[in-house]
Amino acid sequence: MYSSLDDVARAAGVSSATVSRALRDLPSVKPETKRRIQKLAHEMGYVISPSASNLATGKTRTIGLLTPWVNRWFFANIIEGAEKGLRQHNYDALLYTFHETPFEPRQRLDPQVLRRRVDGVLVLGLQLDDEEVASLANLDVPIIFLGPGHSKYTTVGIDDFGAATLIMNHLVELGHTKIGHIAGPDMEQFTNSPSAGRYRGWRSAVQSLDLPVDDAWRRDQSFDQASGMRATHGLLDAHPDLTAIFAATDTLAIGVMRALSQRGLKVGTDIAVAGIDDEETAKYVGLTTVRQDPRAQGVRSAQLLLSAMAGEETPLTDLGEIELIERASSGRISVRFMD
Amino acid sequence: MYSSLDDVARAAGVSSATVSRALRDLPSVKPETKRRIQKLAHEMGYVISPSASNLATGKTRTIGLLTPWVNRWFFANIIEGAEKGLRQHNYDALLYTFHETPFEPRQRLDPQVLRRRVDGVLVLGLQLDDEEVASLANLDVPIIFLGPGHSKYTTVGIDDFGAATLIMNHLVELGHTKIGHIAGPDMEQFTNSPSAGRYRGWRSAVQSLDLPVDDAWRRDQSFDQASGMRATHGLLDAHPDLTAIFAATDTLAIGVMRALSQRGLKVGTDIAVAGIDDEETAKYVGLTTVRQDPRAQGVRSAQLLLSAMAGEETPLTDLGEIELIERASSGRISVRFMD
DNA sequence: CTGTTAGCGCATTCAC
DNA sequence: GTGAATGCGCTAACAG
Repeated sequence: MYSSLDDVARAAGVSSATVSRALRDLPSVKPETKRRIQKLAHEMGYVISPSASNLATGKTRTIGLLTPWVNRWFFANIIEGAEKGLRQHNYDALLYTFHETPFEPRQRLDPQVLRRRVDGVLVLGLQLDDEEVASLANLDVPIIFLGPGHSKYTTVGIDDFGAATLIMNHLVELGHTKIGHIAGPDMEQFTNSPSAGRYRGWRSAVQSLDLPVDDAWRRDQSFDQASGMRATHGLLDAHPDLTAIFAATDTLAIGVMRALSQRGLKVGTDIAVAGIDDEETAKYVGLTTVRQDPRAQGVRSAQLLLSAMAGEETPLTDLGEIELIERASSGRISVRFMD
Repeated sequence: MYSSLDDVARAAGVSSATVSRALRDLPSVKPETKRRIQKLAHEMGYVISPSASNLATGKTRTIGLLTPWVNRWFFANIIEGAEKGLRQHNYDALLYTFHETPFEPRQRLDPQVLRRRVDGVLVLGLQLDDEEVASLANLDVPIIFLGPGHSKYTTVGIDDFGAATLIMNHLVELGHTKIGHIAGPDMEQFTNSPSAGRYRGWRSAVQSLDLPVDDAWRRDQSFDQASGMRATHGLLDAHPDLTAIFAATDTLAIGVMRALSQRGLKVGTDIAVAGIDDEETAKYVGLTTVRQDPRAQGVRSAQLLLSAMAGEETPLTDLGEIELIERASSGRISVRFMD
């Protein structure tokens, strides 16, 4: 069906071993012969059989992308970035999704399906427990985490504590002292989660204000708008005197804004709101936030994985850039729609 | 490193051929032996080598997912659906992205990279020209299209003309007669594109109103908010008397709403706006739209591909459900935020 | 610099 | 029902 190395070898009047060497551009082939073979192979439309190559070398040139969702801003972008970063180096990306809902736990990771199939694994925004990490490690291929990390493996992400601090400093500077927090999920089980880092940033800022640390000003939620709305109503029912709400993500923050609107409160005037992410919608609704670039993080995690597979040392953490974006929701700016 | 068929065979006291048969559950193995081997293989942690299996059978149990982006609502959801649909049948999904921008054309499809790597191809939301389709067909594996289709291949999608008609009927029912249209890209080259179908729906409705067909009431754009904004300003500068704007997608429609807001026009009161998609944000901004379910379309396209790979006939088109969702932007409902 | 040989791990004849 | 032999297409080790 397809032409094989042998076909090319026959046509070139050399052995298949030489063709193999020539096509891999090994230095041990006479330059002229090499060029001749490469040209011929191209003309014949020869394409290597990845399976045969893998069988012979043990290398698949494929990496596994493990992720809970693809239909969310953060995840879609890191996946896109990672795929791009891998493709550039001629690696294939195998996609594995593990749907999480607040109601039913996601399916557990079964690393068996990755066996002999990938040269490395990128764990994108997935919270794995120790047991899962251990079984992943059994695959004996490099692993890079993105987002919720692991203390023993290279983790790409942002300084979540720092991001929260940026927001809190901004709100405090505007005169706010009673600042509620809508936290993300997984804070109890995973102290390394972004949610936990952002929560600590909020808590630390509250403490430094010499205010009593009031965890009653906090609600834990999953990452969706509806959760943000629910949490806001609960929070304001209990503490109507809050003047600002810092949500762990923009999506939650937008839920907050909707809830405030339902209660007849004017965002940015009656009460300040801020999030983290700077996703597209943030600009539209005028949300103050901390910008991060998940696409760049995806590319970066791919690069680190390739390094690790090349046997190089990789740093334990790699933090992407963040930047405070001030918009109308925190009350400094009064126009609703900006560009 | 891993245990092989031979290892299991040795431990079971049978030949590797028998193990191979037993693990594939072929009927030609004595039931008792079969169970014994399956149990043993499981205990030994045996995992098949996909490459070796592929080399022997020619089947990769992998399909290629070709898509322009993953970081957009429609694409993220079809990818998620397709991956899920494939995983359920133990197929792997290989992700290939082809970034498109209005400025630089995307890289052309080079099907060579898919050679010997996939048993089938899902073309998700990608506009391929005839040459690309021809080279894809050379791979000699089944192909299913999702979104912009191809007249010779099974295409999953929605009735774009019908969706536009739903919107137009709704607007006309509300009394509108001067309805502008913000169309999507690729209408010229590809008459099979969703953009083209929606445009025809708009045009046909305009005609049936016995209005002069006025293509001056139309602007062609790429699928992003900024385009929608730009187009709106252009449209209203030229035709300030329009009372409604129908945008080809929600994202464009949201751009329209932003532009109207900039011009001091009140959406739903001064001017009606409608889109197509019903993405998450549509609810938040109160956008009237036609709901479609890209996730279900992704699952469906995976099912059809699996059928095709099994040698079954597949219908030329498979249309997903659509439904008109009336919200404040078309002026019927006056509250801004609903649930 | 190049060819020969052997083997990666499986599925498939063809015997028995 | 089961086993032995062969080949899928490539790379690696060893000669030369």
